Amino acid sequence: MSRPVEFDRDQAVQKAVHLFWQKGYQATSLTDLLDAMGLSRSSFYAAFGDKRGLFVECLDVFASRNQALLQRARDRKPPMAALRSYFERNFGQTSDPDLHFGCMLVNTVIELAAIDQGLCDLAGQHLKTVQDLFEACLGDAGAEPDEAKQAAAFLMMVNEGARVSDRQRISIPDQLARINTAFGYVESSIANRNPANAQL
Amino acid sequence: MSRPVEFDRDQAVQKAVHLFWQKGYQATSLTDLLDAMGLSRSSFYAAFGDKRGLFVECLDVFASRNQALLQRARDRKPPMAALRSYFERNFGQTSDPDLHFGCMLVNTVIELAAIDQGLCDLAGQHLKTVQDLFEACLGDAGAEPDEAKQAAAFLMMVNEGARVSDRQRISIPDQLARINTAFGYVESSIANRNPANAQL
DNA sequence: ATCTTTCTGGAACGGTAGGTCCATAATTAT
DNA sequence: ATAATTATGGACCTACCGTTCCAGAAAGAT
Repeated sequence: MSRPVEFDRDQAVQKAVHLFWQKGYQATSLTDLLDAMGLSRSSFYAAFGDKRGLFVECLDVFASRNQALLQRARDRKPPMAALRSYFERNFGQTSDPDLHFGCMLVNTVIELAAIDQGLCDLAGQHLKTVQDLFEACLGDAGAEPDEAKQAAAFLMMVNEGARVSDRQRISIPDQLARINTAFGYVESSIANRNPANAQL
Repeated sequence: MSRPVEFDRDQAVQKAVHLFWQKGYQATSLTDLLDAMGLSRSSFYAAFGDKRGLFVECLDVFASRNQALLQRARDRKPPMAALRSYFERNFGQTSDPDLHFGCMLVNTVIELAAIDQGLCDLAGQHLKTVQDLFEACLGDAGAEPDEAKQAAAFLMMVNEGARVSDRQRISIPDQLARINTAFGYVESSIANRNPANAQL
């Protein structure tokens, strides 16, 4: 009963994620969004409420895609290999500078810390969820609980740092080398404490 | 011959650094700056050209203060202790959340990567200078040249990651624990390769 | 005291921001 | 075919952005 919506909502959100991811919240104007999503102002406000509401939705979409990436690797590979693949995939995948936008969650924390605490906290929560996944992988790899917690916090710090360099167009070999350094530290630390688990 | 400037330029820049550091480039309006710096629009434009020009000046001021911090520690302490004190001072100094703005250089890279490449590059250059200082300290501590380079890149990644968490109001003990983890990795790696340098 | 120079406050500018509103087009149910 | 309902395009709104401009205040030089 009545005219149906003409655009594909999911696809429109995808476009918005890409824009926000690249340019951040403030620098992405409504006009930019409308152009990219291919809809009019009225449809936009009817469907998403306002710019901030859309951004919240985009953060959630980004975070769940990100978590799924790690979770899938965890289902298919040994735990440390899954962790590594998460890092290597995020940072070594392509040399197209137009795809190195860092992590939308990290970008949001930095951009909005003093501007919109709600959005900053939401991004922070999503990051915490990823850190919990790190911790679970490390537990699977044979780390003691406290060791897993500590190493997960360390790896999240590495992840955040790597995302920053990612935006500076660091070369992929340099980036992978740094990640390799970090993983070498973690793995030898776990191996030293638990010599039984030689292979991870 | 003629009326002299009424405000203290250096002091005004200090205020601007603080604002930009806290809120970032885009979210800091000219009105904010004028209020904080205590001068009128005309004086502002006469003295600094425009908002972007002032920001460049602020980046330079921030960077040189930051470098001086590490350089002074290097002059007064053993090399690894100097490095550690740089991290601990930046992150453990105060629990006032209003002073945990991360690093202005890191914030700038993230905020402006896709918005103003010139400013992003400038911030990146300053970060590279700090990384070179890291490398020098590690060399002083007995690391081989390639090892020093690799560890310096790693520590810069840690620094950048720590700055991100800093903006999320991570607790100071958690922050220091993570930094301690990272330094533990680096130090044991250097010690293992050069058992001669037991003390760093 | 006057002249000259420079700085200063505030009004004004065009542009764009995010958001609202309404007449119209399009679709389904009857 | 018509009525009822909802999506759509685009004009319009207010507020604020960074910047410019100008009249007048303030200070040094003579």
